Amino acid sequence: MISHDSCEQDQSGAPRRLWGMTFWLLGRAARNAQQLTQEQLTSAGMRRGFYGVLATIAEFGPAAQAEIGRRLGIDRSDMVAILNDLESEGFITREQDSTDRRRNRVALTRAGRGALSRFDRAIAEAEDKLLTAFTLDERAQLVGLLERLVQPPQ
Amino acid sequence: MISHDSCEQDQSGAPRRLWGMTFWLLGRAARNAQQLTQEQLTSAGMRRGFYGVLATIAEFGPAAQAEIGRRLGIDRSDMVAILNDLESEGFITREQDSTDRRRNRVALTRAGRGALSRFDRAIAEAEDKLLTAFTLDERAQLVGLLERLVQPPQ
DNA sequence: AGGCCAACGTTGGTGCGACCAACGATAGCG
DNA sequence: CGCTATCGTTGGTCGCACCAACGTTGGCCT
Repeated sequence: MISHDSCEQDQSGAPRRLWGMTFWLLGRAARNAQQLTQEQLTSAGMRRGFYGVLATIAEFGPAAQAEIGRRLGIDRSDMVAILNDLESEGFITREQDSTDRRRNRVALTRAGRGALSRFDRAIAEAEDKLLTAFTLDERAQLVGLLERLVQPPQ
Repeated sequence: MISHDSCEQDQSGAPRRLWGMTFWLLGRAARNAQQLTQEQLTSAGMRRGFYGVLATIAEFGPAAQAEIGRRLGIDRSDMVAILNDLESEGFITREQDSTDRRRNRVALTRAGRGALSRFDRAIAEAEDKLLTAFTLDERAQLVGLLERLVQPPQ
């Protein structure tokens, strides 16, 4: 149970004007979703942008910090902090790129791959909890609509 | 045009693993939507939680600060700051509730009503921009799904 | 009546995420 | 060679959500 005080996140009594407004609903949904998943994820040892970074390296191979950031829409300066954490957990390694000494070559470790699949399971679990009330069709609908919203057909 | 540097919000190159994950898509969608609307709204003189508060008072009439916060899922302490701003803009008035001296009776001013309808127009414009690629049916679908996500069982 | 608990508004502080400015180092190109 | 751009890094700002504590006030119970 959350509901210490303060917010209570009832929000069923919000003005009708707000229900039906996409930007409002998106904000609320994102807040609730993150709140719901965070509990699951932090208990799995996952922080900040861990998952996105690990998934990016896993899919595209070792890359420079700036490139990872560009793929994820994360600022270079914020990437530094994330990678510091990931490195101190032993999930990634940073070494100077031999072909361009400005770049760091960020690579996954074995522990990093293990963490990624642990996070995969934790996220799947959290999403299931978030979407209990939805049929598979509806989940696909939601994902499809959100994908188009995030990535407008160029 | 934003794209000063840093983020660039391309994110078309994000790993496939992330596309299809609700919590990730929700976060991105909310970020993009807010970013898109904020530009419109700040130019209309709207800040922070202005719209939600004004809309709440407009629909339910004058109310205590804590009640507005409860309806919107906003902490009491944050409400204070929002109402300070709204008051200094002349959009609301605070007076002590005569029946319960703990409460403040927060009421809309004429200027507040005017601001609310200005914000209404600005938001409608922003949402149209956000949802250009969507048919009316799809917009309704999206809103319906998000509503159920925000407002789970009963 | 008195005593206890809950709610109110307010202050102050925390943490997180996004963003921006600047630096030294390095690469590419004219 | 200079000029410009990119890289990683540091440090700082802003907004939002959250929490703890306080003094005030109301409601309730015995």
